[in-house]
Parts: sequence; structure tokens; C-alpha cells
Amino acid sequence: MKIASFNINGIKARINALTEWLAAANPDLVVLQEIKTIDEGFPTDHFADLGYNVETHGQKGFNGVAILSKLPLEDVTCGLPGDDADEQARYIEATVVGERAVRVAGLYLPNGNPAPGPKYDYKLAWMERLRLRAAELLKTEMPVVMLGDFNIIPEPRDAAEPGEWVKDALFLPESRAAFRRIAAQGWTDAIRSRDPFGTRGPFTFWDFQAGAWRRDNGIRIDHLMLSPQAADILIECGVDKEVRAGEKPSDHVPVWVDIAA
DNA sequence: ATGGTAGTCTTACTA
Repeated sequence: MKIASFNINGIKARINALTEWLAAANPDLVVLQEIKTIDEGFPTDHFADLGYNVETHGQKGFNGVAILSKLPLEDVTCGLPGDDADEQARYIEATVVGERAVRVAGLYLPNGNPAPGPKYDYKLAWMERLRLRAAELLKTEMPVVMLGDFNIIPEPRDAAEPGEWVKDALFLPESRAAFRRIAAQGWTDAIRSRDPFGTRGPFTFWDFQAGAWRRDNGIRIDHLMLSPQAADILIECGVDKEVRAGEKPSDHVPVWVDIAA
């Protein structure tokens, strides 16, 4: 079962790029971030015609997450538990049943800039809520794939120019510690696990500004976190870097994992 | 110190 994550930065602007990537990569399930539309504005019928079941958790103008899945989705829940007053659409979970049931948690973690400030406080509070939810997911002892745009650069080797990020919410020590605290519950960072001693990249995001793509000034912020039961059945994973060179690209590229499920 | 680019349904805000 091939499970992917793609921050598309606006479904209206990215419908062609997403459709082309789906045809090329043929994922069984993909979680999307930054759909930037309300549920009613999502082109559900278009993706249904391509053979995908569609679940959306949208919001007007900003944020918004979704799941496209060839296999039926069960027990879909929208929103990260822990704050009923949080109106930002950044989290969706579902169970997908192939040869066995897999719980998928798709997330768009707050950016947090500028730091310090209220946006950074929201990021850290959101990560604490995610830590609690992640612990609950591990308790199920199901294969769980928790994936999406984490807006976290875990280590200096995950940035082409780490020095440019030292005051950024994506790389501040407190951000990285919060991410590490979740990972240390028992999650495997799939991409890093395939190249544990790698010294640079692979990157998943290149800013639209300042020629970042041309200069390969990227960062790795889209992550595939596997529960122990999911890590045990890991076959392969990857980053579809070539998508960034396509027509009207997102600033992120897809990341994917293939598991025996 | 600043700017650089892209998306949304704003004429600002987010990233």
C-alpha cells in the first residue's frame, strides 16, 4: 500500500499538477495539505472520476487538509483533539483497509513564524496536542502512518543552508525538541531511516522566493512517521523531487511510503 | 536591513 503526503498550496491552482502526479505515482492514498478551500470548493467529483474516495476538512482561504484513497476509508475524524476553540483545519485521520487495516493521520502543523509571538505559542501548543494524540495512536498497536507538512527541520542536515534558519520557527531548538519528543515515543522517520548517516537532505520544500529551487536551497519538513507496527512492514519510501520542476508547481513535493498492508 | 514569489477571492494576510 503506497501512502503519500503532498502540500499542494491551493487545490484550485494545483489541480493539474496534482492530477499529473497521481497518474505518474499511482498512490493508493494521499493526504493533502493547504487545500485552501472550504469543503464545497474542493473538486471532489474530479478525483472521484480518477478512482479516489475523497474526504476533506477545509477552511476558507487558508490551511485545509484532505485524503484521497482508492480503498474505502473508515472512521474518518477531522480536527486535532485537545482544543475545541481551535478553528484551523489542520488534521484528519482515517482507517484504510488493504490486506490489513492501517490508521492514517494527515497533518498540517502550524508554521509558527514570527517567533517569538502568538503564532509560535500556537505552534508549540498544537505540537503538545499532537504529542498526546500520537501517544493514543501508538496504544492501538495498529500500523499507523502519521504524515504531512510538519513545518519542522529536524536537524541541520535537513537544510541546505541551516544558518539561514536559526531564528526561524521551523528550526528553533524548542520546535525541534517538541518534534523529537513525539518521535521518541517510538515513531520511525521513514525517510531518515533509509539513510541514517546521510549528511544533506533529501529536501521536500524549496521556497518560491529568492531562486531557492534554482540554487537547491531546500529543507526537509514533510515527514512520514511510522508506528512500530508500520515500520516493521516498510518496503520503500521516497521523495518525488522532480515534481518541483514541473509546470506551476507547489513549493512542496510529494513524499511517500510503501508498506506491506 | 531588505527583498525576493505565490495563493486566496483580500485589496491584506499567510507562508
